[in-house]
Amino acid sequence: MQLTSDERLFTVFTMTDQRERILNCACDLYLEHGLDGFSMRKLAKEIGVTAPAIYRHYDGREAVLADVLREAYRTFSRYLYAALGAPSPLERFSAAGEQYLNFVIEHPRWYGMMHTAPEHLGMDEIPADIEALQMATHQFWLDRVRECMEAGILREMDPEESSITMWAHAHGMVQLFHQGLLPVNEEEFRRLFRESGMRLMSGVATPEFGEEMKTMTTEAIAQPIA
Amino acid sequence: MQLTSDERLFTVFTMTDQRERILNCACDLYLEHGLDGFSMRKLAKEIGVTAPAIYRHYDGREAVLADVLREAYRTFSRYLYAALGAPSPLERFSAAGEQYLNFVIEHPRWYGMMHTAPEHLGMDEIPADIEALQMATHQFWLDRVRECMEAGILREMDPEESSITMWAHAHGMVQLFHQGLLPVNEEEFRRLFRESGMRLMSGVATPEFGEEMKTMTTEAIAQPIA
DNA sequence: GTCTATAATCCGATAGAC
DNA sequence: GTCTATCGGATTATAGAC
Repeated sequence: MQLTSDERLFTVFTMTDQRERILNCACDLYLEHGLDGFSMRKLAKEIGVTAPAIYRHYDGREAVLADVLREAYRTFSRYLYAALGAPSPLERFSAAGEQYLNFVIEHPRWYGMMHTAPEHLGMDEIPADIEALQMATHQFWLDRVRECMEAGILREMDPEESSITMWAHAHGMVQLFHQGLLPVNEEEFRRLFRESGMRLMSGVATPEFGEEMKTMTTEAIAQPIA
Repeated sequence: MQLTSDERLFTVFTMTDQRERILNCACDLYLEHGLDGFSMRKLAKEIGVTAPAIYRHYDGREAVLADVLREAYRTFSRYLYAALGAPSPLERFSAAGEQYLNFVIEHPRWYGMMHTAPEHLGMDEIPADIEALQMATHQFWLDRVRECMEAGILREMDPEESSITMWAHAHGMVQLFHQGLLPVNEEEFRRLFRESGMRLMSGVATPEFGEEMKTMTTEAIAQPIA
C-alpha cells in the first residue's frame, strides 16, 4: 500500500532532447486544438521545423499520438496516487475523488483522449504499456473501494460491482459537464459533483422503497412496455 | 400527461421524395461508418448520384448532418414516450429506463451523435428545433422523477438534482460499455445496467455511514490532499 | 435536377540533396 | 537531422453544360 513513488509503475525510457520537445509541443497542440486540429504539418510549424523532420523521431502521426496518450495516463496516475498520502480509507477515498475532479477540470482534452476509441486515434489497438496504465488505475479504484468496505463505510459486496457503479456515475457527470449539458460553471460543478456523489452513497430511493426493492428481482423491475 | 402522439412535439415539415431518400441514406451511412466515414461523396455513391446533386437538396454537409441528428432525437423521443403507456409512476419510470437501454443498444451511433460537440459536426451551434427536442426529453425525465417522489418511491428532494445523479450514472454506464471498458456482452450489459441502477437507488454506503454523512458538509468530505 | 470538370485546400508520407 | 520538392490521396464546394 506504500506506493509513494512512480518508479514501480512507469517504464523508464530515455528520450532524446528533440523527441521530448516534439512531445511537449504535441501535447500543447492536442490540448489546445483537439484531435481534429492535430496534424503533422501544424505540429512541425509549432516546433519550428518542417514536417518531414518529425519522422526522424517518430514513425508517424500514430506514434506521436500514442505518446501524447501515454503522457495523459502518466499525469492522471500521478494525480490519483497523490491521494495515497491521506491517513484513512475514507480520506484516501475522497482525496482520490478530488484528484479525479482536479484532473478532469484541469486537463479536459486529455481526459477526453483517454476515452477515445483507439481507431479514432489511428491505432489498431491500445499499446500494451498504455493498457497496463489503464489497468493500474482500475486496480487503484478497486483498492480504495475494498478498504472502504473493510472500514464499514461502503456496503459489503463485490468491489467490482460497486466500483463500476461509482465509476459510471463519475464519468457520466464529467461527460455531461464537458459537453455543456449541465448549466454550471467550474466551481459549481465541483460542488455538484461532490453532492451527487453523496446522493449515490446514500441512495436516491426512499428507505421504505429501498426495503421493498430487496424482495424484487431485476427482471421484475425491468418490465417490458406493453 | 397524455402525450400519445408526437404531433405536439415535432415540427411537421414536408419533404421532397428525393430529400427523404437522401436523409435515409445519410442515416444509414452515418450509423454504419460513423462521423469520419461520412462524406458527401460516399453519400452520393450510396444514393446512386454524384456529389453535386445533393447540393440541390441540402446546403451542404452540415445541413445533412443536422437532419441526421434531428432524426436521432426524434427516434429517441419515440422510444421514451412509449413508456407513458405504463399504468403507474414506478412502471413508467422503469419502462423509460428500459426504453433508454433499448435505444442505446439498438442505435449506439445515434446516441453517440447526440452527445457529440456541435463544432465537431461542423455546426456553430445546435439548431433551435433540435435544442427543443433536447429540452423535451430532459423535461420527460424530470416528470418521471417527480411523480416517483410523489408516489414515495424516490426521496423527496429537488427533482433536478436527483435527476442529474441518475442521468449521469446511466450515461456513464453507456459510455463505458460502448467504449468496451466493461467486459460484458450486450445481454450482460442489460443486466449490469439494471443492477447498477438498483445500487444507485438503495445507495452504496452502509446504513451507518449514511447516517453519519448527514452531519457532514460536502466541503468536509472534500478535504484537499496534504 | 443531374451531370462533368475542376477549383481550392487539406492531409500523411517519402526521396534525395545538403 | 533538417531541408525542398513532391507524390497520392482525401475532402467540400462550385461553374456551367445538358
